[in-house]
Amino acid sequence: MLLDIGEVAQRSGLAASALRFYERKGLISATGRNGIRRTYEPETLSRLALIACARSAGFTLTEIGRLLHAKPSDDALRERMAEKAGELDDRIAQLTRMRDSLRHAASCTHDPLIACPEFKQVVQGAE
Amino acid sequence: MLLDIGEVAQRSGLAASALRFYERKGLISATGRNGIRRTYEPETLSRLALIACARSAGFTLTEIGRLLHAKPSDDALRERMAEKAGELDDRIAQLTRMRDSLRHAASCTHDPLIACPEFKQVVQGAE
DNA sequence: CTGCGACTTGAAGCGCGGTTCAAGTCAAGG
DNA sequence: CCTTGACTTGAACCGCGCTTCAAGTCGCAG
Repeated sequence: MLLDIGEVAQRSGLAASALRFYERKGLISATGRNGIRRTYEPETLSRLALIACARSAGFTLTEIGRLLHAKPSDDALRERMAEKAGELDDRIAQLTRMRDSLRHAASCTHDPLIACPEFKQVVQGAE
Repeated sequence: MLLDIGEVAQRSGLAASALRFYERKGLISATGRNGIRRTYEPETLSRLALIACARSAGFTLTEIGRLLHAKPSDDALRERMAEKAGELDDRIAQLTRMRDSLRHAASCTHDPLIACPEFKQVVQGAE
């Protein structure tokens, strides 16, 4: 039922040191101790999955901490989330351009590669 | 014609210290000196724009250095670029899910906000 | 010619997101 | 009971991408 830190580390793909680090930051918490050892509820794993997801979306650990503790009444946070969504729109557009340019660059023949005009186009879109 | 570091900094939006840092890393170079001061060709600005773009696509400065000096004969690099394009595909998909979840979370009423099942869906897609 | 201020250098410092280390604790198995 | 080895702690360290600092050098306006 309860997991120890080694199991959580293995199942989440994070290092035990990272889990302790997250705990200090308030992102997760051990629900008890077996002697001196932390014990975790299985739900911790989905919480960690959410954290990993948010991180890869560009949230800092501090921001994620706020997200995790947020109440629906927190209008300031809602605003930040909406703003973040807008930023993601821009970011997605830019990554898409970059991806297309990369795919082209991987098979064009300019020397040096960055001399390729198609590759350079990506920069224009980003201004 | 030639720009000094202050002008390049202002026009590129980077700090002068960052430009010197990039030079040490081999990403840019001053084409000459006016006394002790660096002088830059105007093309440096587009090079910097390219660097900014690549950075925002997730390349490290070291990777960008390799990109900037790459010859079309560098097949290993082409392979890395193709691989990177694949990574960007995944990244774009995930950011898109995250954006949608954020937009939803910004207007849903679960308490705490992360309890929202729709919000949690984003994690599933990322597994 | 003199002074100001923008440049130069190398080295140290910073914020982030952790990892690594040393020293110690303890639960479980033989 | 004793060993083993996974855990505990705090503190120091790391790589990245810069910034800041101290001390010094110059070009140019007055």
